[in-house]
Amino acid sequence: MPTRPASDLTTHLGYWLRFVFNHVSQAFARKVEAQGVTVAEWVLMRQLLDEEALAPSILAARMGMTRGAISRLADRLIAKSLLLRAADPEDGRAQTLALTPTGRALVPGLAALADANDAEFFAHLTSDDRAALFRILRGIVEQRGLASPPVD
Amino acid sequence: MPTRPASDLTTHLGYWLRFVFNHVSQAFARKVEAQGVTVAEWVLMRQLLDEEALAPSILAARMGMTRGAISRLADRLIAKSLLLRAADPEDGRAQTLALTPTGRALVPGLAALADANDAEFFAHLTSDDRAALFRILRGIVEQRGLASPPVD
DNA sequence: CTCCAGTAGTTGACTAGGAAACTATATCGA
DNA sequence: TCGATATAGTTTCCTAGTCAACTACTGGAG
Repeated sequence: MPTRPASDLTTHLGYWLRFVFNHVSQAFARKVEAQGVTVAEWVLMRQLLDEEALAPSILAARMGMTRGAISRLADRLIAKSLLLRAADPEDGRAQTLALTPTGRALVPGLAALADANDAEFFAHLTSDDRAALFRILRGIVEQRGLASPPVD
Repeated sequence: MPTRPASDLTTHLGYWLRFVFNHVSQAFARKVEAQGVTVAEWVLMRQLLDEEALAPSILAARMGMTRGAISRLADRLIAKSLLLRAADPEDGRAQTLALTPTGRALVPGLAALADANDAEFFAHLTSDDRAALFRILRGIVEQRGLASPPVD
């Protein structure tokens, strides 16, 4: 016996945000996984593309994951020969992560998949709507001072 | 040595969608978890609020999760005495899931948290922007014929 | 110098979900 | 009415995160 109506979830912008985001991200996951790479792996590799090498802790902060997660994620990429881990010559505690040539060669193709995925979901919008969506989302980020886009 | 620029991720609407969504959903997760409930548990309970009882397979479809995940999620809610599982009298294979009175009593408070969370992230927008965001997101859902909002 | 608080990274224990195998029941067709 | 096939739910195994404990190193205060 239903009690009182408890506000309709579908009136929440968060509901629709989740709905759209989940489809966008699952579609992208299928695309990159067809290339043998997970989304998290892609994000890490993309970070390294224009950086030569980065410390795991920097990647953790940028990707919004724990250092532990980055440690294991790096292990998986190393096992696939897409990444190299090396001791930092200047700090005995630190490690550096860098793409292998194979890893680096893989990134542009994955970036193309990211472009294709974005187009798949947003290209049909009018350019006004695309601009509005862009502006509103960025506005939320700025207004609330959000940082470090989490991967999860 | 950075190679070619591989399109900037931040030009992707999917990037900003993820960014905003992750913050919205993590903020909500913190709120409901302070009440001893996970987001998935809340979503399941909310589904049952206006339904009396539902089959696990229906919940799986509505929540975009596998039947296996629903089976375990139900176990957890049952362990918290928020849910009851009963054999369907009309089909020996089927089960029905229903809120306990305790579970039912918990939902409105959680719904209020959902309202508060939505307000926290979207209330500062102009009403035009809120309407535009709503219209654009729903448009994407409809234009692409998306269904069953996945929880993950 | 030496010690000690702080930092970098890894690891173990745990959680939550997916895929697929499995059990039990239902339904359809000959 | 019996057997084949389909369906509902559970369970096993796996993946990928978190949190917190741990190891090793650094760098400053005395």
